[in-house]
Amino acid sequence: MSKSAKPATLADVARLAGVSVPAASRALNGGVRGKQSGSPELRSRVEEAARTLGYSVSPAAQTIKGGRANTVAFIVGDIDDFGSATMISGVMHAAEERGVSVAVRTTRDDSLRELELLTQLRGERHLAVVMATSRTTDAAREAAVKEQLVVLRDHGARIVVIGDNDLGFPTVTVDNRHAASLLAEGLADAGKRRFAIVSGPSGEVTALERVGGFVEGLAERGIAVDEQDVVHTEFSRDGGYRAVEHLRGRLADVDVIAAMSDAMAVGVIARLRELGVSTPADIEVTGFDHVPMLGDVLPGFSTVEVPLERFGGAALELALDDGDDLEATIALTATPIVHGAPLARV
Amino acid sequence: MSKSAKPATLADVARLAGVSVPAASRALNGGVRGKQSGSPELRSRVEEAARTLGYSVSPAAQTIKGGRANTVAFIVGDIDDFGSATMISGVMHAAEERGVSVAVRTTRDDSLRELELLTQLRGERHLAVVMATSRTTDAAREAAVKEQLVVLRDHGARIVVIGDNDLGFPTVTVDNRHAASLLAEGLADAGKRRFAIVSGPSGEVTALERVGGFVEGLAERGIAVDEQDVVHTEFSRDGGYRAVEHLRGRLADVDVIAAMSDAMAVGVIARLRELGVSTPADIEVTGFDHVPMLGDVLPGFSTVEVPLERFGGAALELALDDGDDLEATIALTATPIVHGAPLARV
DNA sequence: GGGATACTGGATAGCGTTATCTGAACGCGC
DNA sequence: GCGCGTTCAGATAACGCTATCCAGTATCCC
Repeated sequence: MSKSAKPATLADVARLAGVSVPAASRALNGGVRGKQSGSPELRSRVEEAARTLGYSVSPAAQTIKGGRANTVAFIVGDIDDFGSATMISGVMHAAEERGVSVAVRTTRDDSLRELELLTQLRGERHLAVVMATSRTTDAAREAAVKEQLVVLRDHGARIVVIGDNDLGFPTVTVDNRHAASLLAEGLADAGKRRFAIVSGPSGEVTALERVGGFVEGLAERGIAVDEQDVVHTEFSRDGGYRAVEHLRGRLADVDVIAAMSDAMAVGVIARLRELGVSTPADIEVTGFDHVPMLGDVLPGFSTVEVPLERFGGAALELALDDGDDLEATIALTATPIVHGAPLARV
Repeated sequence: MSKSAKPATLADVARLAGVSVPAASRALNGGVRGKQSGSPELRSRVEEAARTLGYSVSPAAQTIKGGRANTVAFIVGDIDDFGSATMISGVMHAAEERGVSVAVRTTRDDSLRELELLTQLRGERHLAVVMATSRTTDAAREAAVKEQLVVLRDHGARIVVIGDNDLGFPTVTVDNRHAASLLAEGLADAGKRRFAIVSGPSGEVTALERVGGFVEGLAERGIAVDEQDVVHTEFSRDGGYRAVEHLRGRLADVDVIAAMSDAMAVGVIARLRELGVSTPADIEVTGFDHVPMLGDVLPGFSTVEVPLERFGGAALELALDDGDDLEATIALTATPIVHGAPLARV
């Protein structure tokens, strides 16, 4: 229980070990290039001094000296949604293996905040910036984001974007469209014919891809979806809950309400129950994302397993391992789960 | 699309504005104490230069200069569990309001890593360290953690612990015990008589509190729980799943399986279904924590709503707003939800 | 044994920022 | 009109660290 008011610095370590400060630095860092690590004797003396003093390097000082932090910024819309939390977990795992830390930042799904945040990041000198916020078809917004990202890249940070986009940086994608179409086909093959779709906010790229694929899959089986049976809403439980209102008059004519996220599906189910519609007996509700818990409590639930956990690892791979290939893309595979059974992909 | 290889520094700003570097610093920081902020004219010149160059301060340099980062470390076991994600979300909200950032670190529920991590934190000079990992009754482990925390405190960091503990630092707690007892009473009042309990790892303080309260509540209604009907397992879905095996022979004699977390409850439910036991008809399964989604898909599910989102805010309040009162404690209230209805507390 | 070559470890500098000090200019009261 | 206090902004130093340079010693080969 030392009462020293200040944490030990390298200078303290050096003094205790009786060497110069740079020598101590070299000893602890194992020598940078070549093998300037100092003699074994000096080295162990320094190591012991460090242990004795409970020395821990100051990342701030290293950042300032080296011009770059040993850090990856991970930008998400909001953290307390299942998808983000899972991605963050994945990226932290992957980062740990590479010995870097992750700085998680949220935009609160506010595009103004998103831009401010990106400006702020300039001063933070991260190794890389991973954008995991949702991309839209709003050209002005996307251009503004791109502009910020270009500056960061010019400053030497690697940029990686998660999800389909036109920003022109290395990207991690998942085949939302294809998986959605397979899900639709699977449901059609199970005899379902009349579909309503609960989509995300209009202009949200992921939602567009999923709905597009789903509609394609249905078309493949000769099924059409009426324009008015596609509801746009927030990508959340409450969004799904509210979406049911828009379908209120047509519920009797629908076999399946396909929500484009599990969270929305839950909201739909909750509202349907309130309305006295039983699921899946009267109407089957399907999701997208595969929140693991749901399969346990909703037997036979259909959804698409999106490997969110792997997004982070893939992003770091692009950010840290690759060369300067701006076109680099990692495409992940999503697995449709129809009535509880994962669909074998060919 | 500037092609400057380096981010702008304060020196660049000062040069463009035609002032000295310290003057620029003062202008941008609005003058520290008193109001050494420079003349309005100089000030706006500097601000414009900063805007032009897209300047953003380097937190690393500020940290090194000021001896302290504008940062709170938030230590959790693992991030991809519902509880941690929710707490993190809460702490990030609260931190944002106070203008500090949050550095999330995970221990992967490994007590060795926990100690290493705490040592590492010495170099990082955080304003505060919030421990949100699970506390145990393992005296040696707790002492080791305390030792690390004491050093950090001596170095000037505020320490806050979440959850019941004997570490001797400001603490945020929730009345797990009382809420559990109310839940038990509510279930008993609904006519349930024969209980089995799925608890967390033995020695985990939160699990002990919850089980203790639950058993007390039952005793209040004249119901006893056989020692062998309390199963200790991991605090997770899979833990709950496996716990059912230990109760296998006695399932016919049980009305309620009370799991001490929602995640475990889900695992229990999944396993029971596989065994052909229907819930809640044959056996009712209850949880703890209140994962919001579950109430929607499991109508009438009983659990306890723990205000996880508020933990972070309370922790920051203790860490940043209060004086040096080491005994400071914020006690939050949990709300039992019996068969879907929140229990009014008196 | 002499000169070239390796290696070792110390001295120095510099990263971007802000607290403190210093000097200059200005306004004010008598 | 002179001394005083006040404001303002520049100069300097310092935070903790590591890359670079340099000098000294050990090693080697002929």
